[in-house]
Amino acid sequence: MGRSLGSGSSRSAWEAVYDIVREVPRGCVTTYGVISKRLEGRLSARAVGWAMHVCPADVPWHRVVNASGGCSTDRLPSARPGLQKALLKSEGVKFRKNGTVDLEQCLWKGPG
DNA sequence: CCATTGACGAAGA
DNA sequence: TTCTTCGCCAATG
Repeated sequence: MGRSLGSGSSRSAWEAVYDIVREVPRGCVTTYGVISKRLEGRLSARAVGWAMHVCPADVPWHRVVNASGGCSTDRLPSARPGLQKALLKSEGVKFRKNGTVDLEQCLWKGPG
C-alpha cells in the first residue's frame, strides 16, 4: 500500500520507530532512548525524535516521552501545552509531583 | 558539500 | 540539584 515517501532508498528507517511506538499499550509510555536501543543503535535518540515529528496519525506519539519523563511536545509551538499530559492521564499514566511521567511505573519495557 | 536545527541522552562542573 | 557541553543521526537551506 502506498508507503511512498519519495526518498526511495531503503524506505525510512523511522518505520521501525513507528512500529515500536504502535506496540506500546495504553497506560504505558516509552522513551526516545529506549526506542533507539530497540533499534540496536541504528538510529540515535535524536533521530528518533526527528522521526516522531513526522510520524503518521496512527502512531500514539503521546506515549513517547523523554528520558526524564517530560513531555517534549509541550515546548512545541504547534502542539497544545498539556495535551500530551492530558492524553496520558486519560490512559491512566501516573505523574510525579514535578509533572513528569512516573517511568518507574509506566515505562513500557517491551514485549519481553 | 557545508552549516544549522531538532519532540534526545549521558556526563561533567 | 541545576546548568552546560558533547555526541548522536537525519533533514533542510
